[in-house]
Amino acid sequence: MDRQDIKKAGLKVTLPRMKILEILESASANHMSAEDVYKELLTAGEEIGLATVYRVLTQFESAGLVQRHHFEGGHAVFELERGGHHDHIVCMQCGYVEEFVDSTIESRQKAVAKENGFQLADHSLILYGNCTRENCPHRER
Amino acid sequence: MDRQDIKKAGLKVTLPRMKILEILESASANHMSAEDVYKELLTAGEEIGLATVYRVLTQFESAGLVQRHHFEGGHAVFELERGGHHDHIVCMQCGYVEEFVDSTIESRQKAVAKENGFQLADHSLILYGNCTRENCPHRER
DNA sequence: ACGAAAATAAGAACGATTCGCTTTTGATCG
DNA sequence: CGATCAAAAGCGAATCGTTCTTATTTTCGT
Repeated sequence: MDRQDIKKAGLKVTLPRMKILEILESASANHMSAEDVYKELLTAGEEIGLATVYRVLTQFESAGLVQRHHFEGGHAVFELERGGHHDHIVCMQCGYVEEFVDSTIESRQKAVAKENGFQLADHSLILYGNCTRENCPHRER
Repeated sequence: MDRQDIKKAGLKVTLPRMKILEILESASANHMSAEDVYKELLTAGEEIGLATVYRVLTQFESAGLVQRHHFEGGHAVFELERGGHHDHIVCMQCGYVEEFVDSTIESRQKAVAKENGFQLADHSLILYGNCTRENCPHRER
C-alpha cells in the first residue's frame, strides 16, 4: 500500500492521506477507530484534524482500501483491505481481534439467504468471546 | 409477556413499562428503534418521554426481556425476546427483517472459536440482501 | 511556477443516546 | 386504606461519535 494505491483510487496524494495509510499499515492493532488513528497522528506530531481522519477513512472505504466494521461499542473500526474476505472474533476483555474464514459458514449463508427469498449482498459475522492470550485481560478497548 | 414478567425482572410495574411492552408485542415490525417505539407511544396518546423509552428498553435488555441489535444505519433496534436464539437477514431496500437459525452455522461458529483459542460467549450474524416481497422497494428505513 | 480543482482545518451541527436533577408513582407497612 | 420512601419518570442539557460548512491551503497538470 502506497501512494500508487491512493492515485489508483482517483484521489490526490496528500500528506494526511499518506500518514493515515502509514498508520493503518504499521498499526499495532489491525482494527482502529477514527479516534485511534487520530491519537496516533497526534503522537507522531502531525497536525491533522479529526474531521479529516473521518473524511479520509470514508474515502478509503469507498475506494476499497479499507473496510469499516461495527463491533459492539458504538463506534466504527477500520481495517486495511489486504485481500481476502474474512469474519472476526473479538475478545470482550481486551478487544483483541482475530480474523477467520470458514467456507462452511460462507456457503450456508448463501443457502439460507436463498431459502428465505433474499439475494445475498453482504454479511457481518462477529463472534464475541474471551481470548486466552497471556496478556489479555489487561489491555482495554 | 405481561406485568408478571416485569415483576420477575425485579422492576416495578409502571405505566411506561407496561405501554412499551404492549407496543413491542403488537408491533407491526418486530424490530423497532427507540424512536419507533416513541412515535407509537405518541400516536397512542401516551405522554412518555424519549429518554424514558431508552431507559426502559435498556432495563428490559438487562432483564433479558428484549434484545438489542445493531444493524447498519447507526441506530439500535430492539426485539422482544420470544425464546429461541436466531440470526437475521435484513433487506437493504425496505428494511424488512427475517429471522433464521442454521444449526450448521451455529456449530461451525463454536468450532471456529475453539480453533482460535476463544471461549465463545455470543455472536452477531447479519445477512444483508434484497428481499423479493412484492411490496419491498417502497417502504423505507 | 500558475491556476483550477480538490482537499484540509476548525468549529458548528447533528442524530442517537445518556445524564442530572426534580417531581411523581408504585409497593409496602401500619 | 393512606402514609412513606425508594424507585422511576420527566425533561432539558450534555455527551459521543460522526458529518457538514466555509474559508483557506495544497496538489497537480500545464
